[in-house]
Amino acid sequence: MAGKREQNREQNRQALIGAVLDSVAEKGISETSVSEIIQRAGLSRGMIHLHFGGKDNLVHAAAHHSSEEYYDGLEALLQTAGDSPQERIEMIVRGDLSERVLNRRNVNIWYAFRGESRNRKAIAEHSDTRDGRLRGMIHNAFSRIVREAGTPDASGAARDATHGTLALLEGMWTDFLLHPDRFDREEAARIIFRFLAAMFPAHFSLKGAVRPQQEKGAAPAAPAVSAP
Amino acid sequence: MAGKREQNREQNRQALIGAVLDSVAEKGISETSVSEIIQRAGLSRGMIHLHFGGKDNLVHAAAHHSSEEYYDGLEALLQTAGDSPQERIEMIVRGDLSERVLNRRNVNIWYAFRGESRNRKAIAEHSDTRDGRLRGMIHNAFSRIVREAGTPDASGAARDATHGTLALLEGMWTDFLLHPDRFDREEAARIIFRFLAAMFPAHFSLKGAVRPQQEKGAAPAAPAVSAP
DNA sequence: ATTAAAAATGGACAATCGTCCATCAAAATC
DNA sequence: GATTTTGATGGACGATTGTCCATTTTTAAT
Repeated sequence: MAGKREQNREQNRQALIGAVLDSVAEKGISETSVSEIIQRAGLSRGMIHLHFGGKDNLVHAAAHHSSEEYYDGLEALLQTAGDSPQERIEMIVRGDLSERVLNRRNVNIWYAFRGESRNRKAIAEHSDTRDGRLRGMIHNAFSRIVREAGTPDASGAARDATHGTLALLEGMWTDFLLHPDRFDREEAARIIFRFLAAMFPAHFSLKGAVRPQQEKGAAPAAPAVSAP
Repeated sequence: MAGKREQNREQNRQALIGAVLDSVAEKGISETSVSEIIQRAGLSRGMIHLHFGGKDNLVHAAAHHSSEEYYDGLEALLQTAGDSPQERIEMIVRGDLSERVLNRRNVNIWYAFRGESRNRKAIAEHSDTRDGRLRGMIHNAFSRIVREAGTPDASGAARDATHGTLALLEGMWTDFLLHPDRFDREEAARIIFRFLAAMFPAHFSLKGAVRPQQEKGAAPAAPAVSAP
């Protein structure tokens, strides 16, 4: 049973965190007051102090939760991806642009926290570690790609590719934030792959990843989704 | 003289706007209270209501001011740029990444307002019109480039190039926001030009714009700032 | 059933918020 | 110089903020 006591306790903690995220997404940080939170959570005023020791800590926990959720989702996606580094990159790009990850709620939450991150060190930390982990994943893949492709300035190219891909993804998120209606996920993906195809023509096309080919001499493998 | 009366009046209005921007940059929006503002401006409490009719309107005016400042600076830069579209693009990119535009203060202000823009329609509008004007400038230049280059899907390519360039710039700003210390302006510019060179090899290189060449036959004009 | 322990409640609290106005100071007009 | 006009002042105001705790309720242990 795990104890009805602790079960309720955890349930209420999650309710508070969820209420914060809902409120931040809908009304923004400045209108996310204690009254607003406890009203949404359907709990009593003292709960915030009881479970988190104060509003700041609760908001911090909510930011942490949101960040973990994002990263876990991305990592889950990655496990379904192929082994080739370009497939992993494609999966990250498409995942980061997918409805499940890139939606109004998440974007609102993310940018709301960003705007205040300068003051709340704790929030900034998570924003950082998330980016750090994502950056590491992408950089690993590009390191393998430049090795395969024999690119001249290998480490520089991997760094630029990582930096560019992340910047493009960030830019697409901002685009979605400002114009959620006219945003076109396919167009966003195509632009990123245009960038990647330019850097690594053997590994990417405008459609996404190019299937790994035989290392030397043989004819290219059958394209996955190209012919009419 | 323009009247000492109106002179003081305008001076105080500007002082209030400046105080808001300073406070937002240093402490964030949530800590930018009326008390904080009037203290920074060295004025009395009633001034905000007198000149702007309330705090919200003042903040709105400050956002507007900041936005205009950004755009005016960029437009001034553009007038010093060459006539060729690729030179105009280079100027926009370098300008947007320059110390004068991309600095801690501006980035903090910009992202703080963004985070709250969903709730304050007025702020969102400015964020929109600024982006709209910038987008128009970039798109115009790329439209000329694709025409010169004879790119197949002309309008699509111009659109993608515009979208990609703006996304990259946005991403670079975010990068600066999160890591102002390790940010490298040269690297940021190089990555963007890598993207542009890939799309328009005749117009861009990793260093920036490629000088326009005579359409047919003649020797290239003397490069402006190339030889050692 | 009784007791011990823990969690939840909701109001009290001081502090701060933004607004507004009666009052004062200064510039413009006569 | 007197009068009018307008800007500037700073305190009062009610509303709302986040924190905290005495009390009640619920679960677990005896």
